[in-house]
Amino acid sequence: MEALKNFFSSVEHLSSKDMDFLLSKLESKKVAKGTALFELGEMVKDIYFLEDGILHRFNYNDLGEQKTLSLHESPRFCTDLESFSKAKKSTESCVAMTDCTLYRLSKTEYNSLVNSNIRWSNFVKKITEISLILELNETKNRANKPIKERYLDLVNRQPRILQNVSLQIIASYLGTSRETLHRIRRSVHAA
Amino acid sequence: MEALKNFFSSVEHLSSKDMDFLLSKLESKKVAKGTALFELGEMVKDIYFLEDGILHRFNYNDLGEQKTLSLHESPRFCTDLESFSKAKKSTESCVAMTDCTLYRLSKTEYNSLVNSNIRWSNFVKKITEISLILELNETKNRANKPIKERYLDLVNRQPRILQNVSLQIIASYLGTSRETLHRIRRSVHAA
DNA sequence: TTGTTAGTGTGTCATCTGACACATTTTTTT
DNA sequence: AAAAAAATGTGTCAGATGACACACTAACAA
Repeated sequence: MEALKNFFSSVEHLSSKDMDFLLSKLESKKVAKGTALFELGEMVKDIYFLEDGILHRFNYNDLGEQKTLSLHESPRFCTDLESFSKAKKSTESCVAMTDCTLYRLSKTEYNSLVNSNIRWSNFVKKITEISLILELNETKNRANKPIKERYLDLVNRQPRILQNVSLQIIASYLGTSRETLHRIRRSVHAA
Repeated sequence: MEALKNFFSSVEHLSSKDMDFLLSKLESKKVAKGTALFELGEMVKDIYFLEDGILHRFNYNDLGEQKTLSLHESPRFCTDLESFSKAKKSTESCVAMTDCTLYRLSKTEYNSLVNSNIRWSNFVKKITEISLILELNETKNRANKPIKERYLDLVNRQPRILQNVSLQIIASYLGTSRETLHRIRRSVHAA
């Protein structure tokens, strides 16, 4: 629960009463490695805060090959916002890559929060902005960089991901083949 | 003004009174090709709606080379949200690639809107979500595709950009060199 | 006109990458 | 333990790309 509290505090200072109110909206949840938080073709009805663990978001291309869209490392929020807020079927799945500790905010609780008063509405708006900007910056940072740099960024910034995710999934995440990632990894370790 | 009204209507149905109220917050503005809407190192104090025209967002890498971050085609909203909402200096510049028709929403008006009542707060939240999700989807769509596909997507989806933006800026946008883009373009036209 | 500059076209070459084939290792199942 | 399946390691090769050099063209200024 520490990571979640820290996250909320970093968004805005909250009285302990406000913090308790906010936490009362969320439900604690532990899931084992391999569990799906949401799945392709279904509507996403929850927002998750990833307190501890790693999540894998992916879909499939024309050839039926699995394509990694993102790898999330705790602490951070996670949902398919497009599916969640527009009530559309999701185009991706999200699966735990490790045992995970999560906090779940249901759509019902989300709506009651957003519609309760303007302060909470603006608080949620801030979190949404922060989370989307984070993901956008991460995505743009990888784009237009050679694969080797993308890999080294991962090594430096998110070593936990390297330790817990298979080579082929990381390769897909970095936009390359498993063979190429293997060669890059070998060349880096040799040096 | 049509594009702006259509955009607002697509977000949520608005009474003509509400629409007028909203429009009264925005200031019409025409700028000539080459005009900067905001610049690297400054704080971004406005949100723009691009009614007509094309915008170029860019910064510079370690070697001092200009790097295109995005090319915006009307109609759409445009700002550096990170700078705007966190009052941080922007890390990029935004310049008109054509003469542009814009509507400007100042930070003052934005704040008064967001804090006026919960309905407007949630309306603005929706627009923020829609705009960020759009940009995220655009970015992810380009990522991990061969350059040729990125170019063809541009040809099919945003031909106006090809007609109004120089080859080297498009090359930078697509994450390649001007020479490579030139060869791709030649091979496409030959076919 | 002339000169200057920015933008674009093109050839060459080293390097990176993807695709394929197959060996080896690790994990899972029986 | 044995068999099967999944994941990873490796060689080869064709094709894509970046870097560099230089020619050509267009736009603009003197």
